[in-house]
Amino acid sequence: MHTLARPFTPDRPATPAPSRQISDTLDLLGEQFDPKRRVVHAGDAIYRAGERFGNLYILNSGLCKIVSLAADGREQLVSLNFRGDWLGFDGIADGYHSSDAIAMDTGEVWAVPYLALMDASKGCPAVLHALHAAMSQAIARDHGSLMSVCTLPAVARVADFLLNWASSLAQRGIRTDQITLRMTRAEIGNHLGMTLESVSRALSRLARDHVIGFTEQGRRDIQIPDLSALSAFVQRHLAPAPVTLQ
Amino acid sequence: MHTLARPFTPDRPATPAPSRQISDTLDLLGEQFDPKRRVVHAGDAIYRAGERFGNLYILNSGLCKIVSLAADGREQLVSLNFRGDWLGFDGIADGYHSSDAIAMDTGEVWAVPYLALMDASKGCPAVLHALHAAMSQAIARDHGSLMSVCTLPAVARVADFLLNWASSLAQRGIRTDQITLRMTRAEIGNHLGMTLESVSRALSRLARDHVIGFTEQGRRDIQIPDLSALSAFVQRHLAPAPVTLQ
DNA sequence: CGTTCGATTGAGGAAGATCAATTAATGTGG
DNA sequence: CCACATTAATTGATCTTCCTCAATCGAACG
Repeated sequence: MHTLARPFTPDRPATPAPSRQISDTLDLLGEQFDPKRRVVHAGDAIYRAGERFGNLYILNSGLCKIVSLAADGREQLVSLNFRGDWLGFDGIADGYHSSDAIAMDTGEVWAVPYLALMDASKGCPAVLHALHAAMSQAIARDHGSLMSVCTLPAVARVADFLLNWASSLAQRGIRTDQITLRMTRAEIGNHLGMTLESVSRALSRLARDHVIGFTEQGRRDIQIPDLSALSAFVQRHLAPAPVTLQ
Repeated sequence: MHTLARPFTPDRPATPAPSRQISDTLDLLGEQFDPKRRVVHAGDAIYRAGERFGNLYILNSGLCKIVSLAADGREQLVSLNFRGDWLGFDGIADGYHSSDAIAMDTGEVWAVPYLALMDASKGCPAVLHALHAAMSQAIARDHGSLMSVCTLPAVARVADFLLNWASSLAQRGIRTDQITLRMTRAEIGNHLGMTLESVSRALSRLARDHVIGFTEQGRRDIQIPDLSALSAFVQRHLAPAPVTLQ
């Protein structure tokens, strides 16, 4: 979460590269559990709201969205997930999923029975800690989303969204100078709390200001020549008088 | 999360009353860990962004807000916590807290070292499951917040906020026909992504429509004569053409 | 009892939504 | 592979909601 501050960072121990961490965790889980592997394609459901909870899932490749559903039909794209991310946490509390997990691209998902995970965790604290770290990260990212939606104007929200996407790629050792959004403007708008027209205008604005660029083929591919320039754009477009606490 | 749908609820096993669950979990933790108990007063920090993570906390009484901080100074009230809620999850992932937890009222907080919790969980799966359920619930609530901010107009957002508060009280066996918000309009506005003036106007509007009432002493106490009327108000004020996926 | 902080209410303005028309991409059957 | 149909994206014009600024009122507190 690049938007989250860590005001003081004392004697932090040297940590391995994030992309290594993700691969290591996948290796660990792959060895420990021989998880059920499933190839999914864009649009496939990994689980659906209302289904009985039993498995947690780890995305080994591809891209996945989590969509929360309200009783009155409103739906909200609450998170986007990449390689190494865990899915299905929403089901633990009451034994039923409360959201849909939908693949947005071809990829592979590993299913691990929650109870098997609990059993194995007794002998292998690393597995348990990986689970907790993943849940913790999910919470931090949710908080980042809320912050973005509550404190940034529309253009900055889209810019921040692209920054987060790029940051997710960077964590996985993938280059960030050209990213392919496998989402429509409507999906982006839903996630960011604005209309698809506003998303489109925001992207046009970012391109006009040269903090992003479009490739010749399609407007789904977005070039980010300079992440810090994009980040600076967000800072320049903070709401003038933010709602401050106290 | 009353706003989250559970479209299909098959043969759900009978569960104990939520208020019992919360008390049972507190009992369990109190016995297992003899946690360090601390009395806090309004404004006291339970932990702060940047602090090294070591403990998880359980709120035994009182009320607490979690405030995320961005590097550029923006702050976001991301969650409100009541008796039985766990605090501190944001620190697990990278070993440092990324938010402040601030008491909003006199209360008691129990601190449990995360490592002690991990040790104990080997012999007592119930503790581990309580932790996971609490994290899962936190995630579901975050998703509810994002849904509210992204899909509801200002008045409905305030109404939904009050419904969630009432629902939190109901889960704890507390009456919901009169609730005391220990927050300023500015704090509510920050949490809901709107200005304090809009919060004030929304509350006035809700009172004018008789879905809430004010007590004679102060406008911090809010009467909710009928939860379903408040819920119906939200439904009547959904944005006419919500941003739908697909 | 005055000072301070929080809340309310009003008037005007701006960001973003809505509605609509056009253009670009994607997919399909011949 | 091309004409056509379909869906996605862009852009403009107008309208609505909410924000901003400001004044007033009320409550709390020393």
